[in-house]
Amino acid sequence: MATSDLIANFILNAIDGSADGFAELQRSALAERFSCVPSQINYVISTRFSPERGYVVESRRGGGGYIRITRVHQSPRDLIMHTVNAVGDSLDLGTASAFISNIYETGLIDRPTARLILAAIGDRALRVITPADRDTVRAGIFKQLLVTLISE
Amino acid sequence: MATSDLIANFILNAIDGSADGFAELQRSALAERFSCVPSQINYVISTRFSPERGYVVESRRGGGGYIRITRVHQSPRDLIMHTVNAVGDSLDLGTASAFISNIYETGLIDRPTARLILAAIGDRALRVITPADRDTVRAGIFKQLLVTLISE
DNA sequence: CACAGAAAGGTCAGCAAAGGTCAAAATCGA
DNA sequence: TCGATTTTGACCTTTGCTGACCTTTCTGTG
Repeated sequence: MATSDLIANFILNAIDGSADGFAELQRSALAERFSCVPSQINYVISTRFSPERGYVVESRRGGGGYIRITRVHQSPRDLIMHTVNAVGDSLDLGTASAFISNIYETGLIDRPTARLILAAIGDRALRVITPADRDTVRAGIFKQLLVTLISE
Repeated sequence: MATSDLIANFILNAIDGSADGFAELQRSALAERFSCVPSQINYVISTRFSPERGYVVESRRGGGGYIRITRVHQSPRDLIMHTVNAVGDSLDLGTASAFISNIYETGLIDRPTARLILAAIGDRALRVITPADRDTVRAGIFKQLLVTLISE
């Protein structure tokens, strides 16, 4: 079994065994435990604990730094995940607002939240970005927002 | 947990536990309690109790000197306006999250909304943007979101 | 009152301690 | 074999911690 898989299993166990539903790791300690370079931890996280797979990752550098990995809960997760997967690398505003009103219809978000999301990816917010690049940026923000929605 | 976090928590507790809404500390006594050099107290204050985070810090040198930290509350609308003006054309993530938690403290937004805003302007959402350009984009999105908040 | 110490707190540069990124090299699997 | 996955290391950014040195304020003494 590859080292990366061992590390992933270790993290999964840590999450399952924790009362708070998240694992808090130290990158260098973990790297030492599995005899690998620290950056491999980042590799494992980015390939196996990505937002698309339903995880939220927070971290802090400097002395006393940490990496915290949270598994998001399951109920509205499927709709959101489906949407995340549907988005891809680019997203025009019309499609985005269709997605949003879809989610709004399910009752998962209220109207102010829907407005907020729309504002975050609207052309006015992305004014500083060249129109050609806007759809790409929009996709990134939108997906991150969706994941955040189900990670309370 | 890093020493700086312990000190910050201590100060927060001191403020919360006080009837007057402020904590009055002695720098050297605090340093001794946490076994650190006095200047680390200044470090903690400047990184975690800055004006952007909604604190006012007064101090006095000499015999009987002290450091007084007060949490200030403003009206939500004013705070938003003030924040929009303070943002300018560029905004780093640390400052942004300070602004957000400040607004959260006023009760204008709830925790999920705060998380959502933070997600919209986080590095993960702006992944596709060159780090050099991120602060500019962040400023644009953030200001638009703030404006949306008070136009509901 | 003047003034010399003492007793605070302030600043800043620099080093230490984390985690992040990226692309090349190595390995695996169909 | 050949593309995908894994592993590695060089280099970067952020955050924490320390100590030398500075400024302000208070206190006591002639």
